[in-house]
Amino acid sequence: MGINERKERERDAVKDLILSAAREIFLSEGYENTSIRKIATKIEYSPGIIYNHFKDKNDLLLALHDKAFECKIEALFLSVQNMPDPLERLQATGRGYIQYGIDNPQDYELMFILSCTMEALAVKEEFWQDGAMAINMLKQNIVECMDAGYFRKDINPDEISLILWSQVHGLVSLHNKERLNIYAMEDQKAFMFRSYEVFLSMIQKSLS
Amino acid sequence: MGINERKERERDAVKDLILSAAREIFLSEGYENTSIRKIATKIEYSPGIIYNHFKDKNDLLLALHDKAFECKIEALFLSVQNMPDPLERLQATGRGYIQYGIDNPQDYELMFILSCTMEALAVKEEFWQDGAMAINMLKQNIVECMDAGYFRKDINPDEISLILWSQVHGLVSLHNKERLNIYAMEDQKAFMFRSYEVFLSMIQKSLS
DNA sequence: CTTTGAGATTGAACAGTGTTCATTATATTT
DNA sequence: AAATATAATGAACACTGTTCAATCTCAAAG
Repeated sequence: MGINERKERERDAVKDLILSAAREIFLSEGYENTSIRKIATKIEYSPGIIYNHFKDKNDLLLALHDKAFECKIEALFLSVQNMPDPLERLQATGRGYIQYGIDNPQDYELMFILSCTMEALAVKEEFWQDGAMAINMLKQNIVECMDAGYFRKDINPDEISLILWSQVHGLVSLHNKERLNIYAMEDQKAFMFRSYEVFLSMIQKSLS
Repeated sequence: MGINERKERERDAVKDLILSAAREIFLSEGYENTSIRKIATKIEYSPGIIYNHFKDKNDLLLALHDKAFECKIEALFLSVQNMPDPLERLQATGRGYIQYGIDNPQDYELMFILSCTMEALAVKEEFWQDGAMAINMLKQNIVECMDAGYFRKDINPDEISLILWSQVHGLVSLHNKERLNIYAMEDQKAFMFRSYEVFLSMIQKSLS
């Protein structure tokens, strides 16, 4: 029964075509300007075809989210995984996170700011799979810092991970949404990174 | 020449009518569902009238932003202004900020997450006036903490203020965008506030 | 080899969107 | 009473997401 498999392959090919076209438009023209018709035109199909593969536009963006998460956040963790010192690794992860966030604002929006009303539990699970993995790696890193003597043993990795994540996410989203304009700084990026370094030293001091 | 003043008053009345109708729809139905026609219908005018008062929809949302900022963030600072202890005040400000952010997600989105492409410099200035005031109060509070002996004297209030702001903003926006779901917590709000308290104790310890 | 039927694909249609602008109504000044 | 200025209209334009009857394609059954 190779025919059904071929058909399924063809189906998936169209789905991938939709996704990559959507991603291209999303990255170059932003969320507001990513329309069903534009995607359809780009892949030379009729608009209706998209609804054979995705429930609605939100579902399509959600799929895009999954891909972005998988590709980028995982890559971030892998890029620092070979650092032997857990504290250095933790600090570098944050730096890389911020750098990625400000270098790829559209991607970042897709991953963290975009509202995705997630009713179906099934979708919910899948949606958070990669995110949960990332958080686990972060918590693992914190535990390693505890084991290595950098951090006290009575801290809660859950809480510390949220503090770390909130900090870098806060910095990136304030920066990307131009909210750092209220600081009359000549170089906002430098100011942001400087603040992050101060934050890191505070973390180190207060948790040791 | 009282006539021109009356006319201007009437003009402003219509503008206020538009703004309050827009705000009502925005708060109850969200950004996506706030349309020019809905606003016009609500105030019993034709859609075109809105463009006699605002350049476009973004401009209208921007005006809404100003109002929200003025009303709420200022109120937050005033509500804690009578606390004599600067450290307590600083901590309470953050708590109030988080509480307001999660109680009024639509308002919060308006203030901090909404993209407002701000080309005109004039708009830019006005836009950030209230925000700058809020940041100044925060920095002032930090300086008071330094003077009172809570914080070391060699810290930079700018950097510390950004760290504080990023932290609470990060917590609120991750919570409001349902990104805390990846923590399998029964009570996300409680987890968030707990983390904030840990953050506060870290601040206190590392800056003293 | 033709008929059947299931799935993929279409594109017109629906109800909505932001925005513009010639036209009309209203009220003030000459 | 006529001229003028401004407020307000609402039709029109070019879009949007979404649906769905109709069409097309092509493997399977008779």
